[in-house]
Amino acid sequence: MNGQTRISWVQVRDKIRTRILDRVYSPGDKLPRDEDIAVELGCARTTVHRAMQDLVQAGLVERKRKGGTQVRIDPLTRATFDIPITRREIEQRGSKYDYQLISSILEDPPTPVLARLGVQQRSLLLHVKALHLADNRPYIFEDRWINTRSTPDILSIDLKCESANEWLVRNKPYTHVDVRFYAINAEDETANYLSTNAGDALLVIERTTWFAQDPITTVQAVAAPGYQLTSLV
Amino acid sequence: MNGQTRISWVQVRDKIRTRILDRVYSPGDKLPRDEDIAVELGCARTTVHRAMQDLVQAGLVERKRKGGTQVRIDPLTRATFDIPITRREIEQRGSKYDYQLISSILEDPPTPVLARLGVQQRSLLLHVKALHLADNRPYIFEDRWINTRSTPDILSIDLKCESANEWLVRNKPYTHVDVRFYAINAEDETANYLSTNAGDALLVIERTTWFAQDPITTVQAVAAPGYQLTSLV
DNA sequence: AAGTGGTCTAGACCACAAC
DNA sequence: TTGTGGTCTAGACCACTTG
Repeated sequence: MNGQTRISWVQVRDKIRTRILDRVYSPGDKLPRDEDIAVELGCARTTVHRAMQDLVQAGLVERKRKGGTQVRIDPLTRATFDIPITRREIEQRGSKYDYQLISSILEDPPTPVLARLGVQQRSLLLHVKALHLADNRPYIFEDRWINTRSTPDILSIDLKCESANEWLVRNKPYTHVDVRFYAINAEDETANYLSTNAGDALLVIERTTWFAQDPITTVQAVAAPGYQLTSLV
Repeated sequence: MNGQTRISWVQVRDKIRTRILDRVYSPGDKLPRDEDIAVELGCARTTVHRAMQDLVQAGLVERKRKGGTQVRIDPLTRATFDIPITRREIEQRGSKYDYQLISSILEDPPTPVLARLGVQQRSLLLHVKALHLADNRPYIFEDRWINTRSTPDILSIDLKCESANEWLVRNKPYTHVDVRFYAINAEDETANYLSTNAGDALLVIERTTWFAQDPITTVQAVAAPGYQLTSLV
């Protein structure tokens, strides 16, 4: 076969997935060896492997050397979310973006913030509060702490013009990130900024980033009422 | 070269990633052709391709035929969440799992539920409410609607013993799922089931599944106060 | 029209885990 | 020990997209 294509890995993946959905291979069942599937479908083993890669990532099957390929017993739902720069998110919805710096103060962080960053030693961090608006309405209230030890440059940035969110994303690459979602009742201050009422349920997207072991920043992005995070298709 | 390995795709990926983080290749920059990188690092082009596959998925670079590989200008944060069966989630935390069926009624769904499922025609759906407990404390309140047209078998299941969550995951494969997160203020009923107070902010994980065009089920999983969803490392 | 990534093949060897 | 998936190579052709 001189490099001739017979069947694509996408087709192979779909064939196998169909068999799993149709219970030809049921949860817990062992699939044939890659080699056998390759022979059956008339393609190279590499192609079957590429297809399996996709099914593993989707959470449909599990593979082990020597153990073979098994249909997962508890298929799980795996959802992926993109968290872009807030400005981009708003502009992509076709809305007008605005930004307001609320405060930017060097101060001693409370213990929970230190815990999020994973540091023991107390040190002054830059505490930045800001508001992102879509079509002149509050969209996200950002409460951020920045490690001035790892990111001294931030002190010379005029955060009234450029948001810390944007500056950091563009200028401070990170190697590791922790993302978590939860709900809070709006406090007076937050409610005020988001033009809503104290006690309203708000979604928080919390992110903390590191470069190697070095903490960079941790942020609570508090979304206005009605905000929904939706998974990629 | 008789199939001899020189460098793994993981090493290639890490080298390129390091260059991006160190701004050897800055945001917006074009990377060398795969072929050139392969020659430089002394490996096959396929190996570079495998490495790039990983960087694309991480959201670090973008690739286009003829256009080459480019470092993303706005690196985005991409977070993946596994949403397992609730029982499994609780047991994996090392807690004792319990389950209570609250109600199971065939009824006419309200319009928002129809919208979630993407159907116009009214028809009776099975409306199931249930509570999942961890160590005897309410953990998740599940408010679910099941399409009896696509899933008639559900009517013969004793939902007092097996949760609809579990039965569906095991017996009803799906081809497409929509996942979304948002926050709500607890209503009296919800607060009651979750042993908390009306008005408390609660995180909702909403999922809707289809098999091809056929809607299967839509569920609001309302988590007890304090619940956090965290991304995979 | 031409350049670059995307994929397929066939064959080899490696690494892990089951037996 | 042995079987299975994981990966690498070299070469070929395909498909998209840019100039």
